[in-house]
Amino acid sequence: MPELPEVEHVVRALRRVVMGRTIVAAEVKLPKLTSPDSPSKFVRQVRGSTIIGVSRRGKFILIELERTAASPQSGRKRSRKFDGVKNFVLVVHLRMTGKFLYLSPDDDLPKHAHAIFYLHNDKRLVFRDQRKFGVMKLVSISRLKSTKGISELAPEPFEDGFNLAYLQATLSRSQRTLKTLLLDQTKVLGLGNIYAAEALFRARISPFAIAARLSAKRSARLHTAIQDVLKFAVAHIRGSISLAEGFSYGAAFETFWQVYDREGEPCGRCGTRIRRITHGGRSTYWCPRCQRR
DNA sequence: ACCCTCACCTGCACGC
DNA sequence: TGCGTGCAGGTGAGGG
Repeated sequence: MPELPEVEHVVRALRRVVMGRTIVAAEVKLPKLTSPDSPSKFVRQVRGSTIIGVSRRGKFILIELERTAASPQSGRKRSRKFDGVKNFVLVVHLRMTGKFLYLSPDDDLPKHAHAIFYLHNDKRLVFRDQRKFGVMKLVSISRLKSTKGISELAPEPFEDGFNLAYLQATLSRSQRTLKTLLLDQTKVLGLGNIYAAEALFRARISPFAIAARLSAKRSARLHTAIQDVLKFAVAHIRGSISLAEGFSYGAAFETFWQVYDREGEPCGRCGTRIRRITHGGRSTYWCPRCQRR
């Protein structure tokens, strides 16, 4: 259930092994995965393409594909709809349980393998997703930035656009609570339920504080905390995950969660018991003493 | 524009 | 052992 650091990790891992590989065949076993495109249309479009880039926008994975001249239907004239659309991007969102696996020919296909990309080197890139929330779609490069879901995203947290002025302006326009706002990918990009909680704890601000009422000092603390939490997680994940397990993540870094999933445990800073409430079906964890409104 | 609830799914941990 | 309940790191739709 990845947030930005986990997605970043998957991107780096993918880049190491699939760059330059040609997709010789593909299978989609779950039609809704590629909706509204049918699996057959999706497969037709990726077959014969070569992976020339792997990157990320927020929590979306972007796999850049180049249509190579020698497509499987090379005997026939290339269909008109590909004219002028040479490169396109496979946009993937892992949602809660999506994972990529890189399998050898003798590896068994695991349960919940909804898409399989057969690569030129006999390996298979498998998309596995037990809860079936993940989505995949093909977008031409020229239309990527204007694609619904991508175009609305807030600036990348480590790029210039996400500066203190941006955050303060964004906060000042919202009457929502910080916890809710931090989960809104069109306002602040990359946090999920865990890192939102952790960032607020680091900044020593209540999750229930109203965004527009945050002082300049506190919003500066929040800005730093968001970047620090994400940076720390990216560094940590990199060191702790082995490729042998596929592109999984998350094994053991509950250890650095300071509030998430720690209901009833003493706060590491003041010893007060960490509290948890749920609203809208999502848990919020915080230290009632360190994080006052 | 916002808020809330539900929906999408499967699996796991828990209490009885 | 089984069964019911609640919960899971994400997002979108639909109603108010």
